[in-house]
Amino acid sequence: MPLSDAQTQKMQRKRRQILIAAATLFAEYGYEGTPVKKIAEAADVSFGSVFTYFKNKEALFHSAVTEPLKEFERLVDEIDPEEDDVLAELETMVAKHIRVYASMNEFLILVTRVLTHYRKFPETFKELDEFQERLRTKVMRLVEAGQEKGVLHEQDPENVATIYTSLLLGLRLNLIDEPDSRMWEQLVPYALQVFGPKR
Amino acid sequence: MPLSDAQTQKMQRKRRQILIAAATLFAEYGYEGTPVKKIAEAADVSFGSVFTYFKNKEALFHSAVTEPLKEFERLVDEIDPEEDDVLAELETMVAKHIRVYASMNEFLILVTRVLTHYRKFPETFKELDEFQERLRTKVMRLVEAGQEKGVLHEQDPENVATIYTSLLLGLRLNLIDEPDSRMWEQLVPYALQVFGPKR
Amino acid sequence: MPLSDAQTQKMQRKRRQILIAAATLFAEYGYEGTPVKKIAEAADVSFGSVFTYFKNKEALFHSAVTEPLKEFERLVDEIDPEEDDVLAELETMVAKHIRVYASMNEFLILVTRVLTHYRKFPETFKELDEFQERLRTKVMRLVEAGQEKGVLHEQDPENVATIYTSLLLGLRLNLIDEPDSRMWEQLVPYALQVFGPKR
Amino acid sequence: MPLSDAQTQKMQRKRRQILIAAATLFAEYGYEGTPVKKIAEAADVSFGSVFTYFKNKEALFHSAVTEPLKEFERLVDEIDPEEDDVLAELETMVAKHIRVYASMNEFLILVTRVLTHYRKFPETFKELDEFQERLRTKVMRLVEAGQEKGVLHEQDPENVATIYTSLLLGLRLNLIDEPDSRMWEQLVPYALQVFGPKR
DNA sequence: AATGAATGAGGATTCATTCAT
DNA sequence: TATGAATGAATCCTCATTCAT
Repeated sequence: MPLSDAQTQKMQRKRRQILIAAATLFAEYGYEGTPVKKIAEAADVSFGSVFTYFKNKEALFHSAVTEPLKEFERLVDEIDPEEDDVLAELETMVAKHIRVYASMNEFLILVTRVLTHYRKFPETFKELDEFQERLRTKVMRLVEAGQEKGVLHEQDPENVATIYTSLLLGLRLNLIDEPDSRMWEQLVPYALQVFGPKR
Repeated sequence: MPLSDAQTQKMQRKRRQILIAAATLFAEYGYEGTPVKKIAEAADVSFGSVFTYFKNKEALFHSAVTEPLKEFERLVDEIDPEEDDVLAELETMVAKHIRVYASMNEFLILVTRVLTHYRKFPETFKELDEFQERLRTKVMRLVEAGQEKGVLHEQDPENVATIYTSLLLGLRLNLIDEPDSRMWEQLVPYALQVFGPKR
Repeated sequence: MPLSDAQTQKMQRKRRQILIAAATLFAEYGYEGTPVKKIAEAADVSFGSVFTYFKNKEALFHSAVTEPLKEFERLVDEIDPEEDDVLAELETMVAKHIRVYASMNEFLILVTRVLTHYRKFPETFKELDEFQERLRTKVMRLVEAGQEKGVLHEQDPENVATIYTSLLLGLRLNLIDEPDSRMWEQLVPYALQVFGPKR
Repeated sequence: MPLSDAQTQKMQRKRRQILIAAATLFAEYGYEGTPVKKIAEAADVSFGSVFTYFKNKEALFHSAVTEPLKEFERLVDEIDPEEDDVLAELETMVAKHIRVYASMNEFLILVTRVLTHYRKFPETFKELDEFQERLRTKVMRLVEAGQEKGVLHEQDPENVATIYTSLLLGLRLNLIDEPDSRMWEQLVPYALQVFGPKR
């Protein structure tokens, strides 16, 4: 007997609730600092349910980190290295990234945890690393295009990409208790600078 | 009957052993992932001794993070905003910072943990924040000097400092499994760029 | 999905088992001298279960002392100060109290612990104190009635009540290793004497 | 090399300090609730010293309970069953006992602990029991004398003694937080009553 | 699928006692 | 004798996971 649509939807919703609660609590109290019981309460779901939706706590953490990642895939896709006006494309990209990173506080705390303890979360780390690689590659392409077009100073595009993605992550950590806000917006031109735009 | 010198020294050594073991394990397995028992073993010290040297696990963590900080104080002190050749001073500074950050992998993992969970480690966070503020201030001064001397493009020195320190931290996280090495050295000119040197 | 009746009953039984085991062991070995592990074993319950039924060891102690108290409430209720034959009522009461105190050895050891360390068990002490106050009040009423009817010598009823309840507790302590028995029965007339019956 | 007098005296004083501190803390926090470290601090003595004066914690407790007992020996000795005016002698005794018990709060808490857990402190219990037996015997003698002289009603002297000593202990427990005071004084005539004085 | 009780391994901390100085 | 560091057993409590209902 297949599940009715209503059933399936209800379950999907429950699963999402758990995931959201987990992400929030993991970010706030850390992985080990968050008992499954608390997640269940925050998600308004029975304790046992958490385990019917996720094999165990680790799997829940994995999903809490990797599923939101899909949403950010467009940050990669939307970069267009073919674009004629590379500088404009760069600026659009940086502005968008800054905005998104500013709003991703919670998520990036989880990411940081995975990065600093990649041996504890190898699967999760792998997915994050792949995402980051895709982003880096796209950024590199754009830098190459800019240099070919003569609007960017010559630099190793790979290093530029490394510097750029590091900067985004570092900002998020340094401004950890900064209200998501204007503070961030004004940093756009500074971040742009790492690409070596000719003035 | 005060303790003999030999006694005192032995104790200092023991304390240091515990601190080193703790830092290493905390970085590797995380705060909650590191049982005190393991720290004692790694430090070659009895379990109980950990508690004769540190009030509790949290105090041990605090010391493991803040005591090494003192060593890095010179990174701040050695910056000389009065230096005539600002560009040279900047380059020296960045090269040094890059080198040190590359070698501080373990320590910066702990720092990251404190930053992402500052509410759990408020005292520790405070000390880190103060250090960072001292560093930022010194950097700002140097940027101001450079701009006055006309060797740096005009930018808000505060933002430049934020960008710079964020970049250092972000690099450390992004290159987390990067062997401390040449990789880092070549990033110096890229990092320098955020200061807006006139070419 | 509420628990089935059978379930609920099983749980009630388990809880009671824990409580009984706890009371026995606390009396025998003292509060600190009784590990939770031992209680679990004596109650034939898993270690963890003790904590699903009681928040912590202290709460378990509190329940072990205060819940039996409810059973003794009738010792208070059954005193009838309106009774015409006050002397007979008094004798009945004393005989009953002596019998009950003789059989409450274990429980009164716990009570004694609370009394002697009321600062450590403030909540528990409060409940015991209230019970004792109810008992004292009822006894006072009875004494007043006896004095009005001229069958008891005039004395401050409050003091009489204090003396009487103290005597009961003191007997329990002094005869601590006395097999519950006839020994006690013969003390009834002696205890009666504190009420000042006219001969 | 025998110790100098000054030395011996100093040691005696230290020993006494420890004993006093121990008694106070044991009474306040219980045997298990009092770490040796705290006793040392309260006695203003080094931690190690406690163990040079007492074999272990249990021996310290034993001494803390039994040594003061010697002071109370005169309570027994001063009872004179040969005294002509038995009633006066009784009243003197009761008044003295009441006064002393009122002031022995701390000590009697320890006694109570031993009584309720005599299996844990068998040696200590034995000494207390013997003291109590001496007291009871003296009281019995006095009661017998009173009955022979016709000033006390006929009752089993042994039971009277039991009732009397129980009453004293019970009062101490019931009035545990009663400021040592007048409250107690007024109880004398009530306590006297258990001896069955002819009016 | 949903629930929450049952379980016991794991971990932080305390503390009596020992012992080197 | 005096001191206080060293030790590790003992204990409370938490919590992920299992499982019966």
